[in-house]
Amino acid sequence: MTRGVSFDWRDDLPIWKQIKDRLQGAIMDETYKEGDAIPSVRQLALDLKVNPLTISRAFQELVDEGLIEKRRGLGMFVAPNVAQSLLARERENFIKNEWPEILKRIDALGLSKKELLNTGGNND
Amino acid sequence: MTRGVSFDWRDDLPIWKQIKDRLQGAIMDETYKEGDAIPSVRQLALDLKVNPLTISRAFQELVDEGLIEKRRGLGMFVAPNVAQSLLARERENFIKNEWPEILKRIDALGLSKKELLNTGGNND
Amino acid sequence: MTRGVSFDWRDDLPIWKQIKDRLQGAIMDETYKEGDAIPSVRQLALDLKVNPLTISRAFQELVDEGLIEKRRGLGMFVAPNVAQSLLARERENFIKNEWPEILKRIDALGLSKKELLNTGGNND
Amino acid sequence: MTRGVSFDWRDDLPIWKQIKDRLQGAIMDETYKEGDAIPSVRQLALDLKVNPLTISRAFQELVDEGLIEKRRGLGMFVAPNVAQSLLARERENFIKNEWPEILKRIDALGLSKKELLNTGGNND
DNA sequence: GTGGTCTAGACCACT
DNA sequence: GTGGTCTAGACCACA
Repeated sequence: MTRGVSFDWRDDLPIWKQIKDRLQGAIMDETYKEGDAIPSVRQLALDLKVNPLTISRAFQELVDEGLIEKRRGLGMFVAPNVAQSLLARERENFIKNEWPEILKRIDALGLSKKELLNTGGNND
Repeated sequence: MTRGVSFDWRDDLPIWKQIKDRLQGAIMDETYKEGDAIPSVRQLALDLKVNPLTISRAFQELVDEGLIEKRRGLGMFVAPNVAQSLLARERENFIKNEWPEILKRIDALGLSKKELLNTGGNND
Repeated sequence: MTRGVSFDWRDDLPIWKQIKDRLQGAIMDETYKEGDAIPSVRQLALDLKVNPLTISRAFQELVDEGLIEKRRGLGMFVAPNVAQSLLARERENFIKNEWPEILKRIDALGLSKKELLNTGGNND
Repeated sequence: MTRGVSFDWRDDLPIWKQIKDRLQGAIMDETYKEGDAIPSVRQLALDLKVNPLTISRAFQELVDEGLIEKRRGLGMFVAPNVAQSLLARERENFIKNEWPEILKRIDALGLSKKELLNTGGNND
């Protein structure tokens, strides 16, 4: 590996979406806390070796969803009271929408969800 | 009914892929058994209110994967010995690729595997 | 006037916003009716002498607001049941948000709203 | 209070413009009378939690329009004979430019002027 | 320094 | 044909 940053874009998802997801994750796990500044468009563009417009698009989505705020001339900041509500929202979405689909798939494959859940991690 | 549009295509997946998945599912659960004829391109196109080319694309993929066979002048037929091997292949793929991703997501959301186990159906 | 189309962009609003507003207006007054196709990105770009991306941006916003729908490979279409609800939404917004501001301004200027309203049109 | 941010800046207008409008209003309604001193750049910057340069920009505009005067070493003062002429100018501008737009909008929304008359305050 | 807008041109997948 | 994505580069207002 010669270059230390920015490889690994999946090609089934637009890059801007992947960046958005990554930032959203960083907000959820509080890598960026409420009120923190998000790296600038240009900085991220350099780091990720991506066109600034692509970063901009990701930011725009996050603003539309209320996760970050623009302070004019200063940059983007994590909005207040986001981490918790975001986590809650994602959890609900997972349980209501994604999990049933996964269960369907497990059933169709004739697999046992018990066994599957006992594999891998050991949280609870 | 004024609108002669489709029903419920997801817009994050190409329609041909969704059709392919649907057909593949029908073969796996033996709605179409080995040797059975698959509805014609034209018929499916009418039923699903989709461009025939789109159906063709789905068929082509299934042929390439050896799930169905073209018999000239007769149409498409489910290939022999497919259901089982297909199931095995899908299972392996699921366990190796999809399941780890799902586990990651569950952990990131801080969800309890136990609770998830008690949700949805009551298979094992 | 040598060129027959596309002049008059206001410079206090992004072009994409002006295009969005224009299209929204055309949907509200049913120039484009439910289910109608919207001119293509490229066509509009030519007509308005604007970059296709700029049109795209306007379309994206309209999709996000549910005013138009994308049919893959076919183009953009006016969503069902939009004209009425859109008008209602706009009316409510005007009365609740814009009108009070206008009244405030009229008061501050010491003008009479009665007289103002009797000027100009004669609907009711 | 952890957040040392601003209050309620609209984000469709530059902050300096909003400050200018606010000061202009205060002069028009004689909160600041002719010859009165305007709070200093630094003071306003502190009060409004805004960069001093932003205040300066607002002041500059007001000076350019002759509403306030700089007295070297003393600060900014409301210019003489301003309140009335300012009001007159604003009125004219409103009737000639803004009001026709508002009427257009009311018509487009199909709203009844009579109803609007009966909304809000009860001046004439 | 910040983000926003626009352009011209390329490439892609879908129908 | 359709829209979507990405790039490189320019210009702008704001703070």
